[in-house]
Amino acid sequence: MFLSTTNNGVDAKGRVSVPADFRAVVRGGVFDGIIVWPSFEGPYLEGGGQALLERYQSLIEDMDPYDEARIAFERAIFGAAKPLSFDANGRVTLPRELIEHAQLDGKATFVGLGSRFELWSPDLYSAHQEAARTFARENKKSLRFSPRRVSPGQPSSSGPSSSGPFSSGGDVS
Amino acid sequence: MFLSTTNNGVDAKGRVSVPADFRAVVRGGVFDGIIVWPSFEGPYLEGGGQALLERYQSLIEDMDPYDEARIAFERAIFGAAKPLSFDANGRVTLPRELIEHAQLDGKATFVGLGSRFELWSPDLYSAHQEAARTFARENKKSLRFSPRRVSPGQPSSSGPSSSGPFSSGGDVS
DNA sequence: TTGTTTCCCACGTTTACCCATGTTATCCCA
DNA sequence: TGGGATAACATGGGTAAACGTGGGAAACAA
Repeated sequence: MFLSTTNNGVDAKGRVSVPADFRAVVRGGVFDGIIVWPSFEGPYLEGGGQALLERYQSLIEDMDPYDEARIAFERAIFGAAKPLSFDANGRVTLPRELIEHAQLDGKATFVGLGSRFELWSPDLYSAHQEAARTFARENKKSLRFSPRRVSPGQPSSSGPSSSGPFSSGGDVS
Repeated sequence: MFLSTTNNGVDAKGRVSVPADFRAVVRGGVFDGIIVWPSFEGPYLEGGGQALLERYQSLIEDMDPYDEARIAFERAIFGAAKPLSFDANGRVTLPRELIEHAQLDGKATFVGLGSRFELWSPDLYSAHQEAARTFARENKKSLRFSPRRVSPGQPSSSGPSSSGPFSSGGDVS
């Protein structure tokens, strides 16, 4: 599983160290590297191992050959995905298009999301985090999990350590 | 597996460099080159390795001999398909009719779509690419993994999916 | 011949590979 | 428990091979 968040440098050649934890996730496959594509949601990149792309492929292959949705997904995902293989030190070289799409400038933030990960410019990511937190706060009611109710009182100690997205007392600053 | 998008030049002789990644996909077959035909969907070309054509052939052979659709497919694909072999530098020479169909003018965009690829005039493609991204964004929910599939998490055992994606692609043999 | 196609060589740029270094984390032993 | 040794990690830079590109000569057809 891709877990946690790591901030690594992007050098003049576009090289960035893939966090060792992430490399361990994809290790063992035929292709020794990661696959990255520009998100069609915003200025960041999505990525994963070979297995992730295979899952997309099997999903797409279940669609009709000339289904308009199928062609669109093929172009949006396969057409934009770049296989990036590790060098001897566990780095990959990001193509210029990807660097530009994510507006990376010397730094890149790897965000583990389980089966895949995202790559952000640190600045954009923190802004995005803040927006996500605001959104979560404003939509708390729809986030309530099924039977388990939290008592309506305020959490007495809004511990700074537990600054998760769902901590209601958390300050945004 | 054909992945990512590459923009290469088409010189006065109609020669175009096939991206090295794409050449690696078809390497190993008896025919050292690619097979290209005009799309019947629009002003672009479709192509793949010999294995792709063999797969189409077996699909078509399952149809009725005098099925109208069969005859149409045979004419549209096999009748128009050109085998283009690589020169010493990995280029192919596009016949004039293909260049005209795709309205190529000095530049050609290779778009990898997994088991096959497309060849576009860069201008024409950028419009379609934007449309595909928008469509994908608006319909991404239909790409959700169905519940019976692999649970979230990287199947570390390099999934047993249909075709070996990163070896020689579309191996139908 | 003339025009077309295939093969060959030559060039600039980019990329991948190799080695070196500082820093952090981990382990082992006192 | 503390401190030193050791390995893992992230990073920087140089070099050689791969890649895309251009042009010309030889083979072929009309």
